[in-house]
Amino acid sequence: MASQNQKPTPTALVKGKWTPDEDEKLIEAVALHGAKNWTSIASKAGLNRSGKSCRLRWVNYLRPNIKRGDMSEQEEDLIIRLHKLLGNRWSLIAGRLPGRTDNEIKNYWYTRLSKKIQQKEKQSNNGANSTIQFPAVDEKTSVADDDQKVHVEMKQECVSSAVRTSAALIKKEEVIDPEDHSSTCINNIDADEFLNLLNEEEPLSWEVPQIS
DNA sequence: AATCCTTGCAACCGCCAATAC
DNA sequence: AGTATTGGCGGTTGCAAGGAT
Repeated sequence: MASQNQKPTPTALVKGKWTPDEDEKLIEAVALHGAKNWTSIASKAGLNRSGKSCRLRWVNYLRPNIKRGDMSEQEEDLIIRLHKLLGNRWSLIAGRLPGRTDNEIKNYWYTRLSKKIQQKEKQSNNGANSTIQFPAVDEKTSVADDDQKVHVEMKQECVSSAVRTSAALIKKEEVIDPEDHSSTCINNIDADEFLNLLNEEEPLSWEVPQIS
């Protein structure tokens, strides 16, 4: 804990929970110098923390417009769909959920959604043995007929309106938010390939949140 | 009331890519 | 061109709080 490290040597950086005092210093420093060059911010703020630690604290907790608290059904639905399509690319998923951080979504996934989905799968497996097992996103799909069928089903399942919106935005490069640190991840997506998945239509059941 | 167990979340670690020198 | 530093990401851990026994 930070409070237990009374006199850290210059090389021994403070770790653990942030104190309100540290938060205040960091907020001031970012207001003064901007949210970049974290190593220098750490020293300018008089924080004996690593730049990495400062950045993490800012991005996940102190940054303005962070939405905290329960996820809405829409957010949950979007996370599930995007995860199905993108896998564990949390920062990219977070980029589609304004105000949510990759860390929060990752935690939410492992602590709640993965369990929920497992339960659902169990239930549907008990009900009928026709349940389709979706391969992981980066898994190589077999050319066998059965696998082809599965792939088609996977595409149908994956292609939600929200995903279409994301793909279109990525394609148009409108999705990049200057405050959104995850936006660099967009480069990792093959937008054409992404859009190629979008053959099947699925009606909108809710309004896609706008990226400001 | 005390102890154990589970859950949720904040923060760290290690790796890799981008950038600076 | 090569090396060092920084930033960003996903995976993992540690701990506090609440619930169960």
